[in-house]
Amino acid sequence: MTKPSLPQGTRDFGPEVVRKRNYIFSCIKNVFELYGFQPLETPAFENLDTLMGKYGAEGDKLIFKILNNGLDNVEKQVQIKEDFEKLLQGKSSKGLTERALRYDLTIPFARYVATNHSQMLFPFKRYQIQPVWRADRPQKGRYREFYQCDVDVVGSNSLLNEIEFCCIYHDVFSQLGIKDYTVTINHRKILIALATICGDADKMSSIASSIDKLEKIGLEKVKEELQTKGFSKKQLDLIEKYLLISGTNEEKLISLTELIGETETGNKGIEEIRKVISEKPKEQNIQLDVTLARGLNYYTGIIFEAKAPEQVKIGSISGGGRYDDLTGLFGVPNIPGVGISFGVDRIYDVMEELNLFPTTVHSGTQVLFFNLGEKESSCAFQLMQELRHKNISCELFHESVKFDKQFKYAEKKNIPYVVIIGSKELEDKTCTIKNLQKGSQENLLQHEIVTYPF
RNA sequence: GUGGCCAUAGCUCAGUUGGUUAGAGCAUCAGAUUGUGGUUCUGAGGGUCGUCGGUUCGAAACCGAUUGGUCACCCCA
Repeated sequence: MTKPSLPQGTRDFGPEVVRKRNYIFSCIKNVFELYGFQPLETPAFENLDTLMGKYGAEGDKLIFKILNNGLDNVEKQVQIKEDFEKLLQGKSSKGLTERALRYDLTIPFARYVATNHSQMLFPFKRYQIQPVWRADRPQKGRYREFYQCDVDVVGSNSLLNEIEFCCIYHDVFSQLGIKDYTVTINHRKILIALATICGDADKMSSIASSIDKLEKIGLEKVKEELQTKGFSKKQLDLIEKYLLISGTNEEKLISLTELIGETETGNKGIEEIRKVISEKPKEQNIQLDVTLARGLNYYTGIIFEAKAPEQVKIGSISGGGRYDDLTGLFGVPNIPGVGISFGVDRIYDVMEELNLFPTTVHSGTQVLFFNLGEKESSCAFQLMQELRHKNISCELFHESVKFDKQFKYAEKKNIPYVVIIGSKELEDKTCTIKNLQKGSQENLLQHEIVTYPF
């Protein structure tokens, strides 16, 4: 018998942890509902076709594929061997895998909208809280199975949505007690404009993936990387000028206008950023960050990122943006959308590290009835059921053992009250209620227990 | 996918340039305490030193391989 172990990058969640996670989920869910979003769930796995090619080349590699059943079928052996050869050459083969675990919630949502759009009411506002899987190598703050909480609006071009998402960030984080988070925004059109003045709008994602690293590796390294990618001196100068844009949001917008204001796309991007920044909640600090790029290539408008407080070295805890034509990939054009996604597992780590969970999330059983013999415990059982019907959660200790054990059980489970019914109490129809925190106890008639303020 | 570090009791870790029977703290169990927990004291159980091979009179320690964990890179929540 070998010891069983968990697959890499997955975790069990014990009772305490589940309580804390549920606290985060319900908090986020409440905010979503408050803004008029509706719940949606999609299957854990999709057809491989639905997912492939949506996340870029790197993303495709990280999709968890599911091996088809029946590969040991002797009649299909020749075909299967051929398919396997294809796989060895790096091509994906439907003969071996036709399903895969969901990689995010956005693409399954797009698939849902594409298949149901004729019956849907637009704008459609949905939230979705489910696990996703990535065949990544795990490290700190990074798991192979983790939850995402997505909120999206589809069927609306209004910037009102972006402004609402700023409000949602504010509401969620302040309710959870996370204070020093930062929200940064940028606009894909600004990045496209940068690529355009460099002479090649198609180079946008290439430029973006390099400048996204600015904070991490520094200006010189970014320039080096761009140079090896084949950008000219003149282009590098423009990009450097762009990267050096700094100051307040307003100052940045002015510098941006000077640099890319002549392009139509650039101007549009600048105007949209300006509008969102001016209408966001006043007390909220949102920074325009021209280096924010975000990898997912379906974004076309404003993009968001929320980072954990500096002291917790965990980085991004939420991200999102606008996509003009998400369902176009599934043959349904002209349905725009915008959404953001919260990483609950990382938010959990942040809250754990900063000690932000309220003590009330621990509460489970409220009352433990001691088991002091057969007759005593059957009397206790009946009283316990009465309390349960009053919506007070109780337990009766499972066997008649000495006090010591029963007390320790209550203590370890953080149960605040114990009820003692022994031979004495049985005889004069009373029960002893002890408050474990205070150490005080009182004796009352058994029928009075239902009115006791536990 | 690429690279660094680590692996000793249920957990966290000691273990001297290789040398008798591998240790500590915490946790667990029992007793002090037969109707009152947390504290204290006493005692007990618990290990193929990740696995396989090599060097050696002798390996937890040195070498090689392998597996698992972890951190970083790529990328990302």
